[in-house]
Amino acid sequence: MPDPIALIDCNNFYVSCERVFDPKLIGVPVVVLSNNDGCAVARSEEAKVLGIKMAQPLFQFRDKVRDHGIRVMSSNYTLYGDMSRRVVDAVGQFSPSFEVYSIDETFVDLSGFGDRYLKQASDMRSTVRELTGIPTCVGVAPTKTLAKLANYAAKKNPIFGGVCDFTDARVADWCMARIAVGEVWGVGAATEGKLRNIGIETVSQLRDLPMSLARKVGTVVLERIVAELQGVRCLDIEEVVPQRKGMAVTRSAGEPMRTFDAVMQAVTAHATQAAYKLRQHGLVAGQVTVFFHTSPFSKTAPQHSASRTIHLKPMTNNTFDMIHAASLCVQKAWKGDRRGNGYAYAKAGVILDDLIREADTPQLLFEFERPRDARLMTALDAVNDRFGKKKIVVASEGFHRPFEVKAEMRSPRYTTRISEVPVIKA
DNA sequence: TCTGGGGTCCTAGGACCC
DNA sequence: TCTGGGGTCCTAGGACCC
Repeated sequence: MPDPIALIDCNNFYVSCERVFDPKLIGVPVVVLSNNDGCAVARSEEAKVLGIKMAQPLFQFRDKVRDHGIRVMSSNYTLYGDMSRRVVDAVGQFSPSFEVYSIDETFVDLSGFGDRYLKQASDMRSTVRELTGIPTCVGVAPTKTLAKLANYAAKKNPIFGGVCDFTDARVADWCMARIAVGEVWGVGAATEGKLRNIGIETVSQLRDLPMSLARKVGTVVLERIVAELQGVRCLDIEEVVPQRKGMAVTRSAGEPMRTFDAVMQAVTAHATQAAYKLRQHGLVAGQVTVFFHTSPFSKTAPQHSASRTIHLKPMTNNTFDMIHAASLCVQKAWKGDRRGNGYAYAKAGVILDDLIREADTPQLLFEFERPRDARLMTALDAVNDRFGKKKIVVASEGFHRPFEVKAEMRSPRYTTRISEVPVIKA
């Protein structure tokens, strides 16, 4: 038997976080919205039963909210991030080797536990529940791709009691014959369509697909998926968090941006936020891309999408440098009359690439030190951290901010803001 | 008339993930 | 009227070099 891998995945994570601090949310339908209160990004089981889909826009299920008393909440990433850390701390007690794959999923290496690995997996699940209040499911299998699938089975089928073991071939075969191919990790809508065209409907069929055919339908990625489904390990548990390669700040605007100035204002705000994020991570960027586009959902409005990339020399995390570079991008990318070119832009963003640690910033031959800028950035961050974001902004960002994030139904930051910690009266 | 070939690097775009 | 945001990886094709 190959060394078992577990995937522990939190159930309806954001909803579960909210329920830990507000028990009135238990047993009723709950939906957590994306940034800007646009779409559903987490749903309780009760909300799923009512037919609310992942990423479904709020305006499409307003009637259900009214008719069924669905509790709708803005997302509270500060809370979820902190709860995630607590879950990982609990998981870490069960194996020295694990990989935090996303905010609500962790792969755990269960080799070295002999035949006690299943006990280990179910103890891990109950301990997370006990220490954090978060319910989870666990999938155990010889490869990551199979562990994801076992986890899916554990979530969908109550007979597994929250832990599904694919190291038992009978269980694995039974499930794989019944799970649709599109549920496999790495098989999205495009690949699913191609697979269905050649008659592949279930996971078992994909597992038994000849490698040459897998390569023809997809790429090396699909070959790797097929191998992993056969129990051949291609993906390792990566304990070290790799240096991130890019970073982005992008937003849909609250109201359409029709003029050059409106787009510039949003991009300035995003560039400011992006530079701040870089400094928080101790990084500098070598490249910045600015994009803005109209709403792809509008059937009638004329569509336009623009983007420009420029290199940052020297590499930087300075707010003023970033705004300057981003402005140049907007100027180059803007088409037509600046007072309005007939397009209603719905979204804009700033994407940073070529990230390296600030300490490793290469020195340019003729670069001169700018210590005052560095001190100014430190002071700017200190003021905004202490008194709240956007207390000091660069003037071009403006005061009327249609691109501002909406979060009208956000819960308190129970665990990270002293002023929002729950008070117990006894 | 016949008009190289092989290598690297970079970028844009697609696909996928949570 | 209102439709998320932030990531990664792979491939194809162009530019460039010798």
